[in-house]
Amino acid sequence: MKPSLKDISKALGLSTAAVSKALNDYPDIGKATKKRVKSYAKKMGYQPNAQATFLRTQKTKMVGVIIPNATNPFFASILEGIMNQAQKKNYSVLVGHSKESQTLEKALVGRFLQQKVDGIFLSLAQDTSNYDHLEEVINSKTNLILFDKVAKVINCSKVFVDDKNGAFQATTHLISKGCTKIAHFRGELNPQNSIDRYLGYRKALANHKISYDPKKVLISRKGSIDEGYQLAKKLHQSGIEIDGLFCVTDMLALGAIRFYKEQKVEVPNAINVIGFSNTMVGELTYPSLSTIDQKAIQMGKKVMKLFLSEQRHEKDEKNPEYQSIMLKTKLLQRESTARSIIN
Amino acid sequence: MKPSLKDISKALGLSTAAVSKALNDYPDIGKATKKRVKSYAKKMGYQPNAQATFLRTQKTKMVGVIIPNATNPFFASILEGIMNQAQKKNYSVLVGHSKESQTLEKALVGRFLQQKVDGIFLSLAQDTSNYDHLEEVINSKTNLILFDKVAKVINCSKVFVDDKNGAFQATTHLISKGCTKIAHFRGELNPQNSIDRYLGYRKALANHKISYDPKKVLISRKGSIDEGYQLAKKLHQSGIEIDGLFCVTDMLALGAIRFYKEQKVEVPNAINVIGFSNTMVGELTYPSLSTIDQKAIQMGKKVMKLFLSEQRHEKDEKNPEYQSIMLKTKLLQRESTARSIIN
DNA sequence: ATCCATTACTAAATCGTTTTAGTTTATTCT
DNA sequence: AGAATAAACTAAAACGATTTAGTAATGGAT
Repeated sequence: MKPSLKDISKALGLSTAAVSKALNDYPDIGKATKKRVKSYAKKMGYQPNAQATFLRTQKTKMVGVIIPNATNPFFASILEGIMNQAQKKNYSVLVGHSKESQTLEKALVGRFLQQKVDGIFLSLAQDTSNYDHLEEVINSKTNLILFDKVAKVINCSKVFVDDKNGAFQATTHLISKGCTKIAHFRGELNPQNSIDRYLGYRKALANHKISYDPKKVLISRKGSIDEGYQLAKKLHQSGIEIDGLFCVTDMLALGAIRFYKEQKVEVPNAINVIGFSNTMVGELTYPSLSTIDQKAIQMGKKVMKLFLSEQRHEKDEKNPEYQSIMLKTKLLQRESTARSIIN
Repeated sequence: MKPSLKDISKALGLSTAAVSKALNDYPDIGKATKKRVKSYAKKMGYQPNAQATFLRTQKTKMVGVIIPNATNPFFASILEGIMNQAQKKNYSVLVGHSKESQTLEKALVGRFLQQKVDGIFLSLAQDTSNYDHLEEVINSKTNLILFDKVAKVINCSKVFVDDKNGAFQATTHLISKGCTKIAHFRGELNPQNSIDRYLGYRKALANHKISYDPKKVLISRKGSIDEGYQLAKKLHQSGIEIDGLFCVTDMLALGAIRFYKEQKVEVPNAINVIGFSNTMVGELTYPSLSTIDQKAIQMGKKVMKLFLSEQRHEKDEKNPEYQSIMLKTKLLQRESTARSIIN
């Protein structure tokens, strides 16, 4: 079995205090003793018991991440970004998925608080309409950072993407390809993201004096491929003509493209289609999918770095300042918007 | 701030022992007292401090999962399976990614042991050739379960897929479509999986009296889309004719298909292509990709269930029996092998 | 020789639980 | 009545670290 502090102290004829101090480089331990302790500890493979350490220091060196869905490549990438940084700084990462359910999200927050994580990073579930659990995190002095799906009313740090501008880029791109009859598959009202993307869409239309037609805007609830297919079908059958389509997620766009492929409606020749997220999948399809890159890995990295910097400044400031980091999106043109309609 | 046991005991005029016992339903506490304690604890939102609890019980109710790559949809799905079960049973899940590096894998194992997780679930990195860290896990009496990329020499429970039979299914499927010149993009020697898949490929050929041609077998190191593209190119340029291709991963298959699309070699009409894994991406491509389903979510579920059952039996048995669970694969036919070559 | 620093430690409390071994009080049995 | 038993608690140790306060030994200044 691995030795404890007590084992080492007994073996070396020292007090546990001396051993602990030696390992942590306290100034009141002699150089020779330090060397002796450290080398012995190393030889025996001593590792401080993290739980015991916590009880005194109140730092677990753990963070909890709650994402709506682990299999969504966008969140998987964020997770990767977070873990990259965490592993470098010797933090452990607890992960939970809310499955877009408020109940599960709250349960996870509760568990993480009980585990006494140093920080909670959370992307809200679709379902979440009540924020008591977030307030609880803040009250417990645990560092809370919201990412991607954030609630503006909560007083904590946030990292998210400039959804409105991203949607503006996407729509403007379609317009630059000659599209004038541009449909939009939008998300529900709840997460701020889909509202902002919708606003970006409208702003782009307005900027180019294209009149807004509510009949061309359909609402998606799940953002799945299947739903994209169904919405495209519905739009098609309603007889409304379009030459461009901006979808609030890549999955919707891929579903729509599948429908058009079946109907022999050529993408991009007849309809230019663009998604949002850059989910790594759009690159592989045919036609490959133009999209707005949300830079997921970078987002995860930012979240963790923000956390680390707040940990550092914690002691200095009594009244912490919360940061909101808005990441720039980037247009990725691929085949689904490759050809201009004009020529 | 949340109350501790001591706070409650003071408020109710009891000892901390009595409060602890009341909450844990010890028989030597009166019914009335239990009720009083429980309702007060609930009212105050008492949550036992997990770290303190650990110190006595030696159970953290945490498991550590180490995967080679978080963004790989296959591992993301396994993670989902694990988390589904874990959240139900009130376990927390620590996640780390080794990025296919032995060094990182070892570091993660070390951290998880230090955090005193109750179990470690690990899928080996490509890179890993030395198993000292696994022995260390076993020595520390931490429950170790290897999944997917397992090392047969290690004496612990394992969950993996019947790779050989899966490859056999895939190759036989190609043969049933009339293919006789079947290439194989295989993996490296290290992880057992690619060897087994290679053996399944050979077995299927042998079963149908198709002679094995080493020139038709290329080795991949990363299993990426890009590499699939390059390998297909190499094979094509070498002038070796084929009418079927079985790739050790979906990504390789997608890369190959991309190359053939560029060359106007029709898939499946000229070449039938099949992958391995069912990574959720193959469904979206054009042509959609036939593959062998590894049932990733189910695999994660099995891992967690296996762990839970071993936890239960822990006390009973002195010499634990290790289980090896081999999951059946399933052939998923999609468009990339849709048409028979014969007609 | 005495006093004061300085150095290098040790003792003991503490974090928040759980659990073993009592202890007190009431109840039952003979 | 007195002993034995049961019920309902409490006291205190323990888990494994960290940290505050204190102490012994040494050296230098006066």
